[in-house]
Amino acid sequence: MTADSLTKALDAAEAHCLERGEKLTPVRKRVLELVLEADGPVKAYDLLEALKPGPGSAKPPTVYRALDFLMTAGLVHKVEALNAFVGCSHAHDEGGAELFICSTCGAVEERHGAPLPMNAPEGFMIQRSVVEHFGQCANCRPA
Amino acid sequence: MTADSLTKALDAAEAHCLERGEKLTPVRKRVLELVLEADGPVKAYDLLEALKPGPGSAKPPTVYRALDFLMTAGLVHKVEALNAFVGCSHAHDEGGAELFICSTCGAVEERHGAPLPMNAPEGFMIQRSVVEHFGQCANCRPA
DNA sequence: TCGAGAGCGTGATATTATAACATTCACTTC
DNA sequence: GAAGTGAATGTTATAATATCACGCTCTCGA
Ligand SMILES: [Zn+2]
Ligand SMILES: [Zn+2]
Ligand SMILES: [Zn+2]
Ligand SMILES: [Zn+2]
Repeated sequence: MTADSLTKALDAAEAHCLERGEKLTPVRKRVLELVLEADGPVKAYDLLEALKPGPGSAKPPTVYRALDFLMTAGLVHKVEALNAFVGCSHAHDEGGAELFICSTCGAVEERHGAPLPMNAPEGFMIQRSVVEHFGQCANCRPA
Repeated sequence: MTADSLTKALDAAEAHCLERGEKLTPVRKRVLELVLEADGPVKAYDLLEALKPGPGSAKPPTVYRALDFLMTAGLVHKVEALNAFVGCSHAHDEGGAELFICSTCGAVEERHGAPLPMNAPEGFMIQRSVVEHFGQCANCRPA
């Protein structure tokens, strides 16, 4: 992600939060920036490290609170199978994302558009779906 | 799960392992039994507690090793979003399961039959998929 | 002025998982 | 049978992930 598109994404995120009546505070914005800068899924404690050039500040709750906020706002997704987080450029409030994660280079592609399960149990009402595909992206795919 | 069907499942699991040239040792069998007995997803450290009526034995590696074995054998699935484990009565070596987990009663329904994503990125080769749906089962669904 | 609530700092702790090394045991081979 | 081998397990410690609980500081209006 270029510095320019990063700035744009952060501005868009800020606007998105305001629309929701919430504030993208400095800590939250910084965490989002770090997540977006990363080339792949990023761990909470790596964010924590990155956050504390400052002296005392930045303990686990700081980063987990920010991540919770960003996830609720639809700006960040958690990769459940990795305990890691990825940025979302779509800022969709609703609907889980479908993630394609390259195990080799770490690149993450995100798709939306409910891959509605044809085979849900009768009467099951889905509230949240976790869909994560792991494999090789086109670049890393063995010849 | 009835005591009878539990016994059958364990016997079937044992046969399944033998076919694969592996052994369902007492520890592994006991862990599988505990997972199958549970009405829903079960946590590793709950298994650990259940394992140690015995004096010293049963430390974390014991249960994690057993779970790794059982997952590789296709007898148990990990619910990534819960850090918990569910038994699988199908014993499918290949292909991830599609899980429907009731957030109210904890019941887990499993479906197979790859709902192949229509919208995978061009050239992406999927090796493993995590598909977990959370919501309300027919019984727990609000009127 | 003075709550009320959001956001955040801080210390402690809970939960989940693995590393590293020793021991046991079944099985093979000499 | 003695000795070697490898899988499984026991054991100790620690790493990695996540949350609780409490208090402080703002801002915003009543
Ligand atoms: Zn998204
Ligand atoms: Zn790749
Ligand atoms: Zn299964
Ligand atoms: Zn239910």
